[in-house]
Amino acid sequence: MRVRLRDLAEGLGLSVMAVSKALRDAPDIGVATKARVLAEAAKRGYWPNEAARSLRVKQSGLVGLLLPDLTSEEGAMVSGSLAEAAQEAGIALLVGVARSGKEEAEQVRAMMGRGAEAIFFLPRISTEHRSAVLEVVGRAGLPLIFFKRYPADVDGGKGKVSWVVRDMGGAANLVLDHLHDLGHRKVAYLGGHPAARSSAEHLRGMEEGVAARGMVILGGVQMVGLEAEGGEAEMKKMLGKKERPTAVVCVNDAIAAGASRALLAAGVSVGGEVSVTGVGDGALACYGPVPMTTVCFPSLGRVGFSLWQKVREGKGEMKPEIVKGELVVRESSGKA
Amino acid sequence: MRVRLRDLAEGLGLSVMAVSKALRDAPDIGVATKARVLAEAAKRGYWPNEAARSLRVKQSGLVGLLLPDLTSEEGAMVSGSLAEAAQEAGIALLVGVARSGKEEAEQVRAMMGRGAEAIFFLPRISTEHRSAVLEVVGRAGLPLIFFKRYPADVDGGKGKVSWVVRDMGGAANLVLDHLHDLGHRKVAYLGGHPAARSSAEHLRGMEEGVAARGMVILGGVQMVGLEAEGGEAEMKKMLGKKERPTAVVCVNDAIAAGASRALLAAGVSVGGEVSVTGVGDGALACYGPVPMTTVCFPSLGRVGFSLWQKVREGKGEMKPEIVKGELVVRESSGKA
DNA sequence: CTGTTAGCGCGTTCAA
DNA sequence: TTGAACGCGCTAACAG
Repeated sequence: MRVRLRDLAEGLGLSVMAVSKALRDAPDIGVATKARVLAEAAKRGYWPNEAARSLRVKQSGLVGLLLPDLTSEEGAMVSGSLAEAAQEAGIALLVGVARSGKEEAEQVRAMMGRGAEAIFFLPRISTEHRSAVLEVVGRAGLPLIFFKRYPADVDGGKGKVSWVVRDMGGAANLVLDHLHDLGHRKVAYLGGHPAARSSAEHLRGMEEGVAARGMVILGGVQMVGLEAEGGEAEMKKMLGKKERPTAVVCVNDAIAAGASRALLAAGVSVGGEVSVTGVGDGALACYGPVPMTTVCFPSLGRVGFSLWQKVREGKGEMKPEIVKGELVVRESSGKA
Repeated sequence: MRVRLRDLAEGLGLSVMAVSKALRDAPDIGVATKARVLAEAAKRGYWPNEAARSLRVKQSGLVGLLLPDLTSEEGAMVSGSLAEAAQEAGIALLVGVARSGKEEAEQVRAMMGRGAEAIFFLPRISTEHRSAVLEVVGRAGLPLIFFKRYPADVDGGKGKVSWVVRDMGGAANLVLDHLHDLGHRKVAYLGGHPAARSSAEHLRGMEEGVAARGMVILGGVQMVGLEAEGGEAEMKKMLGKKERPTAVVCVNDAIAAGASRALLAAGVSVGGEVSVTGVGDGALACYGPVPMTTVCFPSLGRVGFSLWQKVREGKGEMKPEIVKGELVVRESSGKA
């Protein structure tokens, strides 16, 4: 069924080595033989057995990506950009989903077993302190690149651990600048759980930015979930209070979409009476309840991949990357 | 660095085979030895080399998924559900993105080289007739499972080619039933390019369903792209015409979201003056411009995976699956 | 330029 | 119950 080097060699009356060299375009092989071999290989539909190859050369050309969910926009964006970058570099991508620490450890072990040369990891949103992945991968001495969320108790770049995260503090300030210009002073905040380092960064950016501009945070909520449902529920509660903010700053687009939906349902015009902002610039920002003012970031997957690629080629350390965002103004924000 | 069977064997004063058997829980190994081996393996952090293993046993426990884009909701849904199903079965998943026939062929060859036991394929939306993937995979005699779109000139189930598609004709009828009950008679249609078999099925369902219920299609558009932008643009054009439909049936949620946005921008209430429906029940259906009446389908990835799994275990053929949808009524549809 | 030898880490086979 | 020999498909290092 499957054609091997030996089959080609026998068919051509050559040695296995000659065929191997011809196919790999080695320097010490005759042009004539090479042509014959290539023709035969094409005719018989040969393709190399990478398992055998990587067993021999101890390089698999394979990396693993571990994430909690591929269907979420977050997961889709990271995996999509990483897959593109890997494909362009001729590196294959193994994808695993894991919803618990136990599954994470299993999946990572499976990836290492298959020869993954690096592990890319988008952690779950969780308050767990130690990550099983960090332990398993660290012990094996494999490069480990975190996306978006990262452990507080590790210093990146030094060893084989690094991360690519968004500059959430900067994102908060971009939004606050914009809202301040529009005349907003009293804002509400819908954030993530501060145990997650990037949520904490966003919160810090908010607190510092608000103080620096003479603004105040009227209602501040830290949610564990980061979905639209949560934003909708929290916004509903907030509408019951007597003092109302003129703007609602959210830590992501989904929460902002949920909050917008709640406001619209209560007959409040979004972008008119109350402004709402998100972070991410995904599908919900463009085609959500209201075209949304948000902060757009470059694809983290690409950045992470080139981080590793440099190390693989022996050029430099894996310095963590804090990616800067850009403000995108749409209709969900307006004058106070 | 990496621990091999031999390292464990030497450390324990056993043969490689004894260790191998102990780790695989073979019947002919002593309980005491097994315990010793397991302890040592755990202590030294052993994990098997799958490349070597699959070279020997000629089974990789690996499948490949090829798609045009992981970041689209379509790609994210298929890959997410396939990844979950594979993970539960202990099968690893190789993911490749490809935007052209040439890239598709390359990626598929790479997957086969790595020992993929089956190829799952979500084709691009295209009007090309012959797929390079079909050719390459078919020649290798590997199982090939299409998602959503499939070749017109192949009969599935017979050989190693099959597919999992949504019952788009049925989806059209679910929606038409609902709209007819609400009193709608004149509907507009925003569909996909009929070269894609599933778009053609939806169109056929529409035409037959409309005729059977004494309804008419006022404006019918087949778009090549299936994104929100297209729906928005087409809806704008439609608003310029003199005769207006009371409902707009769209072939997916993104187009419906775009159409809704155009209607709202023109001051037309969606679900009040004009009803809009989609297909898919994704994020845009729940948190789009208007909570959307749509058709929800089970995850195709899971269905496709179990299709292959049966064959792998030697139980039955790969019969193509036409998955039925369910109507989800939300606010975007109302009385005519 | 071409071929030979050896072995990557594992599992099948069969003998001890 | 355990172990020795052998080979999966490929390539590094050397010899011819």
